[in-house]
Amino acid sequence: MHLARIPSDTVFQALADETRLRIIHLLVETGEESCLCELVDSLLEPSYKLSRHLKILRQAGLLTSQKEGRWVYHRMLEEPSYIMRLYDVVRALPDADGIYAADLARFRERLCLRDGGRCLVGIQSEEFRAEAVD
Amino acid sequence: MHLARIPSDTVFQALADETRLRIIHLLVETGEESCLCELVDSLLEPSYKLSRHLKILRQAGLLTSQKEGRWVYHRMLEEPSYIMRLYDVVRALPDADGIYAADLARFRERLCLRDGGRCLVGIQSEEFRAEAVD
DNA sequence: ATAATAGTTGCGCTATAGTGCAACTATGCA
DNA sequence: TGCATAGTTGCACTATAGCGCAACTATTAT
Repeated sequence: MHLARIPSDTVFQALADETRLRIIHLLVETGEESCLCELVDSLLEPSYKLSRHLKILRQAGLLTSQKEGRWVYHRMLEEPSYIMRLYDVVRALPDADGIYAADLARFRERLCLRDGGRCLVGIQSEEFRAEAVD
Repeated sequence: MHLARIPSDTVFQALADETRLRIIHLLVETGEESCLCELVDSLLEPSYKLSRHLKILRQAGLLTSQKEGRWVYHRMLEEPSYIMRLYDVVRALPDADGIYAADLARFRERLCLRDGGRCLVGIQSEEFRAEAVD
């Protein structure tokens, strides 16, 4: 992995959004990796929205993404050290509205649908499924 | 001090700007407090610009300001804990361009002009002095 | 091949952030 | 009382960020 030259404020900019904080919080709190459809079912936000936010986080050096067939798995990094410290901050963030907790509960539930540790099912939440037959 | 209810992303938003990072870096690295004119001479940015950035940092709960006569002193906080961790992140930030180091050097120089630990002289940098007689 | 689906992205829209200028307030000193 | 100065802020301008929609790519299954 080559450490791109990223301006310091870019990293904070990447965390300066509630949706992106929810994503990072989920991955950092569980240490898990997650594909997009699992995130859609956990955060209850449309895939195009999360996809763009994931790109921003990736470009800021806050997570890494790996393609596996149709799925793309996103997970936290292990370097550099100040990114680890940032993860600590995110973990220590207050959760007055219980949003992080709710995301986490849905995520854990959603992980049960995995088979052999891999996601196999696509978006489950009714309102975010792509035009499925009712 | 009452801990206002500040959305998590506001804190990161406040650090998502290079000028504000320079301010925080200076205060956190030295543990010093600083008035506006000292910051102007250290960062070489106009006072109206820094004043506004300081307000944003204050409102985000990243520093506190205290008026003393004509001067207003700004300094880091000691709570809550995740703000301390954020200070740690800022301290650990890479300084590839040497901007933080240059700010710090000018700041330390500028501190020599204090008398009894207090600033008494106003803006020294030529280009940022308010319409002084040439 | 072709359909289904996991994920991405261009476009247009709106909201907000950062800036310089200039006017403003507030404090101390002659 | 009036001036100098530390600091703040309203205004207009520009740039950028986030959004929904819809079209797109890529991969798997039939």
